[in-house]
Amino acid sequence: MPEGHTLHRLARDQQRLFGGGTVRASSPQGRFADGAARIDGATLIKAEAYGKHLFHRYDRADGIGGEILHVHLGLYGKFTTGAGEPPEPRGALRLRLTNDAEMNDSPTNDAATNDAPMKDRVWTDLRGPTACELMSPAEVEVVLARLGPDPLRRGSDPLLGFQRVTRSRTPIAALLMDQQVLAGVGNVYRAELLFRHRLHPFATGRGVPQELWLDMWADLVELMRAGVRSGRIVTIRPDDRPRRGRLTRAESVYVYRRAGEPCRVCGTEIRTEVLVGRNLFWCPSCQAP
DNA sequence: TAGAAATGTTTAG
DNA sequence: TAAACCTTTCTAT
Repeated sequence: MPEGHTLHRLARDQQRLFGGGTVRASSPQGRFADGAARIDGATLIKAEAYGKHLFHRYDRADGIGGEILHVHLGLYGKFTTGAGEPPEPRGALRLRLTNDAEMNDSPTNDAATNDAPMKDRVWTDLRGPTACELMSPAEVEVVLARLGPDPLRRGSDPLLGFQRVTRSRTPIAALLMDQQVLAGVGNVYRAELLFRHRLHPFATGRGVPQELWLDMWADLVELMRAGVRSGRIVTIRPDDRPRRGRLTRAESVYVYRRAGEPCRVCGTEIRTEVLVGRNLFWCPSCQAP
């Protein structure tokens, strides 16, 4: 379930679990066997995300060059993480990483204090990604050059995205999905952002004033940061929540996947239409043209 | 149990 | 514009 918040959360967690340590890597499925062999035994220097792309920078134990792992989950890709001994690999397991608990063992955990616990073993399994590959620094630059500002990265300039928006006759709903306009935004944040700013999805980019764009950016920064913290997308304002307590996924949003149901604000039926191959949802009354 | 749909991107036509 | 990639989850039968 990957929009940008998912990847930034994964990067954060993987940095915490594996960063600074040696990893063991394997590809039980075999499709990434060569790449896994090159990472195996290397030290993870840094895990980080740009938009929906995840990178691991490794230093090899032999000190010869480094490796950069690039992962894009696509629509189906998923990481599963756990502590202790990893389960027997089943199905199409592209990449398994475990920390090297023995090699990471602190020197203080020696025989003299043999009741001191070993560092816990942790593992993470990757299935179904669109991309799982090793890249050179130059290849990474090519990927990053295709990305617009990422609301989850400090120093991102929203006006770089606005430059493309304000020159375009393309519907704003299509522009918001363009990773050159905004890196990390996907179908859920797109629909919800348009609703929160009462913007008709088929309004052209040129019709979006700069001030509105900056408001939308600020909103995205807040929403997506909350998404990193919670691991889910919640866009509904407290006043519009259907009830108190933990919200189901459908209750956490205004319009996404709610076609035919009443708008939470005005009661009008939520509409849906396919736009550039993706399902779009909006309230025809709150988001009038 | 089968089938459809899904928070995405690339490539082919 | 459509298909391909590839896995999980939810719904319908």
